[in-house]
Amino acid sequence: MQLAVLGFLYDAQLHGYDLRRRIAALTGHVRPIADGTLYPLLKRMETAGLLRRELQPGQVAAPRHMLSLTPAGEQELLNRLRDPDELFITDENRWFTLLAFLRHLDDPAEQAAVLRRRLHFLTQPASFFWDGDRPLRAADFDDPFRQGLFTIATATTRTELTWLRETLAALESQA
Amino acid sequence: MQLAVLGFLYDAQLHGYDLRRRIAALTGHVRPIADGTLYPLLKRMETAGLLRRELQPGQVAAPRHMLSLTPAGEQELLNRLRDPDELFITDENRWFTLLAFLRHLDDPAEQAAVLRRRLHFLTQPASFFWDGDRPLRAADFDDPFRQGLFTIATATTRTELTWLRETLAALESQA
DNA sequence: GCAGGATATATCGGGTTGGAGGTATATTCG
DNA sequence: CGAATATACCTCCAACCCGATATATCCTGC
Repeated sequence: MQLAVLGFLYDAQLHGYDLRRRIAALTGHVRPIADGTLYPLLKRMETAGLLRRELQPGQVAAPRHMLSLTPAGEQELLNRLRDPDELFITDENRWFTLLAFLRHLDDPAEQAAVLRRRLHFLTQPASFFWDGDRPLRAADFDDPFRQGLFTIATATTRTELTWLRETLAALESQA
Repeated sequence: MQLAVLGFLYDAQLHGYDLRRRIAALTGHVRPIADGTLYPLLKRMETAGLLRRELQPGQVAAPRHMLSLTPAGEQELLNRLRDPDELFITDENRWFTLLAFLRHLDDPAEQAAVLRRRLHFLTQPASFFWDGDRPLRAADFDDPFRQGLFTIATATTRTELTWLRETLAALESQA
């Protein structure tokens, strides 16, 4: 969630409530971020020197705490966007959030580097898709639900790989 | 993670180390469950009466704590498989884990009910895919990475929907 | 004039997670 | 024989997350 906060505040000054709405919209309003998550997070980030707040008298309702990133906060976002650990598949949302803010790395070559890392990560033989050297097939699972899980996982990965290769080609022709 | 533990122990007696391996293999060995997560979890689950352990003298190495579900533990798994809250998209792994153990609900009609709930959930207009009544298109986003995020999200959903409809048809013809 | 909803922020408790570190035994290979 | 590796379990700690609960303001409709 830190990543989303950093991403949204990178070029805009927002208050907590607005942030909450935007984070919810980022992946659909299915599971909005809870107040008990957001406000303590903001406080932690402020203590850590990543953001500062400016109290603004209430115009619409209660007074707003306008939030903006400190230089350290901006640096933190850029570091995270470049951090190889951020793109693990196990937490899809993490990768999606990163993708949503990748434009903040404004050098196309750097953006391409992140995508290439993701590409490398996805094509690496992980044991869910490989049995040693042999790629697994859905037929290798006897249970239809395990088969489905495998089917969905591989189809998803294939879709993303296609997109990654196309986007990379576009970025590289641009550079 | 509780769900995975319950799922694996439903019809097999395992020790912690084995459980750790199986959970890691479930979604690829990318992010194996940490010891600091697993062992405290097992202890909590034992305290909660969901599982019991039986000490077995070491055959291969250190003595093993063989784990098995109590009747309450078995019931807990079945409850979770039926729980509508378990299939939120925000935590893909949660849904995948559930899918992997859906066979434990051995009535095809009940399995179908879970899939139908997921289907309903995915087709519900969420604001990531819809702008009010109008379905969003990739072209609605100016940033190529947001476009990509949207493309991948929709393609993934479409893939899963196709699979859900096929699997449901198969289950219903079977019943 | 007041009830209800949207705006806006906050705390508390309990559960969950991962990283770092520690202990001990059995096998395998040089 | 000794080192490395795999097996097997454990604890502490800091961070994190959510639900419940609380407070206060502004606007709209009745």
